[in-house]
Amino acid sequence: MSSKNEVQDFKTKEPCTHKARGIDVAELKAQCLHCDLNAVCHPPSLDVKELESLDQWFPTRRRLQRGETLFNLGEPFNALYAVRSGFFKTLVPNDSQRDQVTGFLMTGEILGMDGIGGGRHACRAVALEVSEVCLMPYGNVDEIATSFPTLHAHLNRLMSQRIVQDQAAFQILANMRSESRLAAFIVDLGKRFSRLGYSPNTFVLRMTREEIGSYLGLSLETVSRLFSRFQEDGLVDVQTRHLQITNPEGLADIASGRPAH
Amino acid sequence: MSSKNEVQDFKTKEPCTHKARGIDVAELKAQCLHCDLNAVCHPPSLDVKELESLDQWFPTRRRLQRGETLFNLGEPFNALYAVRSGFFKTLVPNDSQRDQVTGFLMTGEILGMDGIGGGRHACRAVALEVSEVCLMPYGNVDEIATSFPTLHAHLNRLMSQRIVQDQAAFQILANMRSESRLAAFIVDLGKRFSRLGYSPNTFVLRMTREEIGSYLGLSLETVSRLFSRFQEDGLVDVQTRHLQITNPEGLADIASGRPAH
DNA sequence: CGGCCCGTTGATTCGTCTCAAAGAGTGTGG
DNA sequence: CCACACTCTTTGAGACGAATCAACGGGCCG
Repeated sequence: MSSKNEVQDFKTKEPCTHKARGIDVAELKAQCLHCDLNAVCHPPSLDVKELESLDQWFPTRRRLQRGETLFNLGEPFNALYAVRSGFFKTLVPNDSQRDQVTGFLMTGEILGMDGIGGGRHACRAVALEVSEVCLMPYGNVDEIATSFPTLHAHLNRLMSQRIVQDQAAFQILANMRSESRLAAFIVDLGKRFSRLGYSPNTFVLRMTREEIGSYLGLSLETVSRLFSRFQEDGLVDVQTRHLQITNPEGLADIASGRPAH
Repeated sequence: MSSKNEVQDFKTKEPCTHKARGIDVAELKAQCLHCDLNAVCHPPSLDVKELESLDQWFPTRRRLQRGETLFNLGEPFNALYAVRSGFFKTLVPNDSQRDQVTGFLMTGEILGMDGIGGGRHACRAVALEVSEVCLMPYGNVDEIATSFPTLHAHLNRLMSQRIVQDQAAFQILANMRSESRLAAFIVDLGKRFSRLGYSPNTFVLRMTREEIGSYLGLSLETVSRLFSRFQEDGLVDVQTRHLQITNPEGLADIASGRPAH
């Protein structure tokens, strides 16, 4: 189904968003000990010895081409995925209608938590660029919990944070107008990039206008118009996918629902 | 602040939604062993002996009057709450604007999971009628996890299900029109009532039009108009708060985004 | 070069919000 | 017990925002 897309290679024209991490493709065995995603996957309290023994649990990585599917809706759930590099979207295939994009995930974020409850994935995850994920077999998570209680508590914290994030997104969708939605979306992306050590104000959009629109409940035309308007108002500088926030405060104001008109 | 509201007693005029559970107010010590919420709080695999020892962990209950706040936004998080009886709303106080309702919770559902991640509650929970909750001190949850791994896995499952639910709500908000939103809301309420052993097609709305509107991202007038229209179309029978679904299939069709026009 | 996907912009239509007023239900105090 | 106040609900008229339909330009690939 997506075999066509997988062939497309991603042109590396981006200015700053994703530095090469120098990962050897042959090296499939993960080493949590030296992984720079440590802070995400594990609580800070784990010491070196514990991390070393953890390496028995998280052995595999997987590399995906642009457009490739990591897991599908309805697929049996048996692992969580930590995004090591790259960019993903999650979507729910809406029969007959266009697919609904339910989220975007970048380096350092966890994919697949929706599957824990029902034993099956509740959405489809697709790579938006060449990406690499770290597999955490979930059958083991229970066992891990007993050996590393703090690790399990950490997973709980991650899931709870996710719930809070969803709530926030929910709120934006429920009572913000289109301009606030898009502004909030841009600000949020910036925050997440800055957490990775990149600039919060200059980055490359990995997704199309249509995907943004689907995610925000807007038509792709509205998204395009808003980008143009933001540019006119001196809030951002957009060159198709390349985005620079030139007036972060103004954008944040709009995001919080205080329109200037 | 809510001391005024607490005095109001709730008139028990409802036809079918909440049978009296005959709970003795003096009996504050919870007994998970004989609790009819067993299936919610605990995995099915726990045997009687395990349940007995669990009673050391979940000792307290709390009774709330209508309008009373269970916990507030920003309050330190230290317990999860299982709704034993009654009805709650969660909301985020939007400074200056009207509050945003983020959810409604009924008997058998878990309140407070948003607080696990940040250590503070991310919303406010208010009782919409006389309600009773079961306190689960969260400091203990970690300890419980080690003694009862299946219990902790159960909590994970609950949180994951919550994430999936939120995603679904997100989707409805993102690309459904008002009529589909309200229809989906009604159908969802019915499902949840039926899980409690009540009719999925006849129940009492515990919340105002404004609260429904806030939750669905609609104005209260739109909600009211939609109820009227659904009634005209023979889908439901509404007497202010008393609701009966007269055409479940038709309502479900609208909920899923297949409008008849 | 031609085809295709993506993005932009314009004209029009339709849905929902806002403002407004009046009716219904409930609790309060004389 | 009734009048009053208050909140919640219903319904209408008008304004505004976003979707839709449509056309065109640009970049990328075969």
